[in-house]
Amino acid sequence: MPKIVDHDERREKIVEIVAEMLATVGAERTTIREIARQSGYSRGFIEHYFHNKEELISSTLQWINKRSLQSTDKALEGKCGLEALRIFSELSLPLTPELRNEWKIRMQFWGMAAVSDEHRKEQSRRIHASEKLIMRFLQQAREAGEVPAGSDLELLAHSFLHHLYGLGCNAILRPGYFTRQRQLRALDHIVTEVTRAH
Amino acid sequence: MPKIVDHDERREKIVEIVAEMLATVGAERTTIREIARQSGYSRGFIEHYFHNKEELISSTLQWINKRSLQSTDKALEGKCGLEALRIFSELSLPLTPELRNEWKIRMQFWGMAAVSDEHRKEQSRRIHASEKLIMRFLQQAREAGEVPAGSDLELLAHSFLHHLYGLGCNAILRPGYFTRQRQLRALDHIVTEVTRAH
Amino acid sequence: MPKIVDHDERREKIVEIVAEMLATVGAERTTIREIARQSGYSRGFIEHYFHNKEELISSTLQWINKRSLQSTDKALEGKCGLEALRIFSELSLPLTPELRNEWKIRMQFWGMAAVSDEHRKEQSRRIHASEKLIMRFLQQAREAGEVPAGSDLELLAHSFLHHLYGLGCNAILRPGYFTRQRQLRALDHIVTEVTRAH
Amino acid sequence: MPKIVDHDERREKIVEIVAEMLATVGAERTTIREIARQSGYSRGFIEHYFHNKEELISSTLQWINKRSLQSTDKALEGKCGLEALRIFSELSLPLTPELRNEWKIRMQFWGMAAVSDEHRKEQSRRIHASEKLIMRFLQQAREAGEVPAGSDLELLAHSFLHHLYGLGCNAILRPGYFTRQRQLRALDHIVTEVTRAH
DNA sequence: CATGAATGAGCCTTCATTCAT
DNA sequence: AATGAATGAAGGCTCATTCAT
Repeated sequence: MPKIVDHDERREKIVEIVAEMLATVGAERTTIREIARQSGYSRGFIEHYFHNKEELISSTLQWINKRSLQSTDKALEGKCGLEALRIFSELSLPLTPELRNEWKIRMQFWGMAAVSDEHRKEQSRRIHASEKLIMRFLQQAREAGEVPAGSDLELLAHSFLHHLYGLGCNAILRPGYFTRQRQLRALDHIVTEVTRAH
Repeated sequence: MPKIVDHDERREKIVEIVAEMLATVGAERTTIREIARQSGYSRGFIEHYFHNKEELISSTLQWINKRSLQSTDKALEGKCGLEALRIFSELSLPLTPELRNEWKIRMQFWGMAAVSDEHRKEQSRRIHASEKLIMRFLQQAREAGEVPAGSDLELLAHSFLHHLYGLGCNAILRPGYFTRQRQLRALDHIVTEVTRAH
Repeated sequence: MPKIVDHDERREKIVEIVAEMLATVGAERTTIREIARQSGYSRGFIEHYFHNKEELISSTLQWINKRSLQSTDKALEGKCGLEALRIFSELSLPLTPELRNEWKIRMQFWGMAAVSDEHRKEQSRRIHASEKLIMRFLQQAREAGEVPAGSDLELLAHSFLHHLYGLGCNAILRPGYFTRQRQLRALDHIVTEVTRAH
Repeated sequence: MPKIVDHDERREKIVEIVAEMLATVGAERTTIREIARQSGYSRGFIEHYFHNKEELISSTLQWINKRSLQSTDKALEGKCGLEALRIFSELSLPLTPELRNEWKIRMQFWGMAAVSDEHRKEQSRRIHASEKLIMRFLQQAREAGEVPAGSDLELLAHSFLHHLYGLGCNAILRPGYFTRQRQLRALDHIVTEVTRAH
């Protein structure tokens, strides 16, 4: 019998390396050859677990999304309302090196999404999910009186979402300026605004 | 006697085609061969006016920035305060096909900027300029009483900027949802918030 | 105690699948991977019974030759002269789907034989055997008075052989034209000519 | 202005080398890399004149066919009847090294034709053309009294064609036996038979 | 000025083959 | 005996770039 290998585990290992490369050298230079070189695996090894490059790349995006979702889910356990919104936001911004890498990767996929419908839909789905989540937290917050009663939650959710994304972009593009602290302060502002909605 | 050629004009013609391609097929497929094919110029011709591909690509970004700046300047002539802010915002969002293309191109450069310091700085500069502009309009607005007196303008400017960028991203990634109308409504909301700052 | 395995039987099973693939998708696309996929065996399994690909391919040719020889032998049992010649001919032409496949495979080996001495010799041997057989039948036929007495049998045999091969080639390359019926009619002609030799 | 190059001439030069390789090392080993190595050209050079390998290979076949057609046409000029048939036949058999190479290449294409409709049609066309030619010569021969009056020309043409092809195959597969002389003698026999048709 | 001929690096992919289990 | 993990050679192809004309 051959060596028993946990395929999923192997795939994940490779995908982790790909993610690292996407975040550091970029998609253009993330070639299978280079992945092999960096990982110490052979080219054939990688293609043993992924049929082709596209599958490898899209698996990486999925892995990032899944991982991000899990950590968010875990952190949000038992939370609701404004507190949940705050936690969610902190995990949605590039506040830590790991989250920064996630953002860097996502921004590259945005570049693809801008010209590829396939990628665009994938991104669209994810943002939509975030929006839904924000909406739910706002609802809870309104019920808890943390947000003014008559507020237009959809408008509020959109506003919040845009704010978050805009801040994230800026934090990646101007890392010297939007330090962790400034990001947190900006986040304070955003959350506060929610509580002052009309 | 050599033919008299307007270098800049030629460069601009090429760059326009590159911009179109970046916005439609993406950076990866924007090859010199393809540019030559689409433009009817020869490969050598293109490389005669641009030392290499990188120069060609970055020239395209600069051209877009310059063009965008000019149209903004023109539209803002004689305007100030909230009105100027509104005009500037409308020219900063992907509200028209042309502006959509601009955004698509920029988002691809963001992907590069995420992993390349060179590109990051370029983007950073531009955003910084936008921020400065917003700040100036807010100042004028405050002086004109359009914005509450004691407002923290820097905070406000950041908030506005992030909002704008986040909305723009969403408009590109979810074009079916963030139609021109929804973008305008969201913009209304953003501007309104500025007038209600504390 | 190791499992008792009939090597030859296994080899034959594999070879049958290879033959099918050679006849349908061609040698180029008959890869070990694909053989494994089609047969349900593992890649390693196949290479366990055949040292390498070349051996596998040439074994397939040998198998086909052997099988063809057996069915010919059986059909010819007790026959001789013109009758035997006719039977042999019918089994030598691509008159049935199975025989068509055999021809398709052989024609691919001809392509190899044209540039490889090894393969050429293999083919040469087989043709030579056919020629000998034809010659024997003609001899019997002459003795039986089916063929004119003074005929040059060698010349006749060659002529017959060439005719047969040429007809077979045409039947494969122009299947729409050289249907089973037209082949049979052509065969009639060839046999008749033998009886009219000078 | 760049160097002016006669594309067709260049293509022909390359194709000649490809033909040589097809005839000597076979289709499988006729890779673009190897062609480049043997010809001294660079890989890019070859792909500058041929979009892809398939075009290169099929161009080679077409070139061979064209060349063969031209030399046949020239040799047949002013000839008709049995004389033309004889000339045509001699140019259709692998009697010279050059014609041997042609046959070797064709037999490899037959291998492909056996499993590829595209290739099959190409071959089919060519054989059909040969058949038509043979038919015409036979007609002329009959009118000239070289062939018995009531002969079934179609049957005769097929018979002749098959004979020719079968002889050619054998000459390639058993070069030691079917020398030039034996081929010519066999051809004598074939032509003679035509004159004795019933 | 302008062309396009020519190069070679590098990419993704397929494949036969070896080998530990 | 049998599996499939792993390797690396080789293939077709695209591309940016150089350079003679």
